Amino acid sequence: MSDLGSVVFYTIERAIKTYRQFAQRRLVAAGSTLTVDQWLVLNVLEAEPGIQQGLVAARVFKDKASIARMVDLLVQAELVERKVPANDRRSVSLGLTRKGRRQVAEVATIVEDYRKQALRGVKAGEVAALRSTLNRIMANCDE
Amino acid sequence: MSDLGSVVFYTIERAIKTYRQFAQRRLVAAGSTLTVDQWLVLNVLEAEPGIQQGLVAARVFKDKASIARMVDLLVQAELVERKVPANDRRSVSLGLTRKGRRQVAEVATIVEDYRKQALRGVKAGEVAALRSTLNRIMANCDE
DNA sequence: CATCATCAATTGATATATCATTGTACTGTC
DNA sequence: GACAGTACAATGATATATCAATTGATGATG
Repeated sequence: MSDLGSVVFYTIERAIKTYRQFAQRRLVAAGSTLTVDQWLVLNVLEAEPGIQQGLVAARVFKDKASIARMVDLLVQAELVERKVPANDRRSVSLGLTRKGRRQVAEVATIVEDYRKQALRGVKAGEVAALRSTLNRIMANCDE
Repeated sequence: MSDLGSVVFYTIERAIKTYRQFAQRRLVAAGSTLTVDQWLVLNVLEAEPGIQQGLVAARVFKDKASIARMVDLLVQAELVERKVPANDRRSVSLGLTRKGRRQVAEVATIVEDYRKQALRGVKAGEVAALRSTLNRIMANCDE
């Protein structure tokens, strides 16, 4: 009963933790000082320039408060800018600085690489099945 | 490329996050003040009384430092005791207090329940496949 | 136009994750 | 028995997760 190996949720947890550590090692090895989460945020900002913080949070499945603090750090690091529009000063719009864009470009291939490696030997059908089972679990957790 | 929906790792991350929030809601709804992680640790201590902190960390796939701090809190809450053996004072042995044992007993059925619900409609074969794919990914991340 | 509801963001408080460093106490070897 | 190495834990520093409460600004309604 208490053997976590028999509880699939802990396999999931262990897997994603293992992957995150792997990803972080790769970033460090490539000389990046970004955390995996910071990279994620930068990536969203590149894809959707001008996006608001709350939306970023939704994109990366994180809390608004977490994003606010991450953006603080990214602004400090001069990778991200906050722009306050004159018409509605609530909805801050976020964007990459030149430095930020450079970092994203540098890191992109590394990320592609390690994602590919983590999936080596995993068939497309297996990925689809994984996704489907996880979606079912998420749906079950909605009640 | 930057659509996280197409990257299976973020599906995994989202799934486990969804499950953890679900689990936490259930604990709160049942009147427990434990976090999911604290419950995990208590559970290990019940299964292996006298275990050392480092081993607990291994059991629950967490860092030793995280466990040290969690145990601090659990000791404060009078759910856990640290016993320092006279012969080797390094290897602190951990155990549940009576209060701790009571909490574990109270929470156990709730946990069983929500685990079951989260897997509702998921066939045994799907769970096995999930596990197998995740194991492959973890193996790929070892290099 | 004054108040109220709402929404975006910030901040506070607490818990956890991770790495690096330090401390403390054994253990083995010579 | 002194010394080096090692094992376990504690602590510091920083980043993230989460909930609650607050602030600041806008829009809606009476």
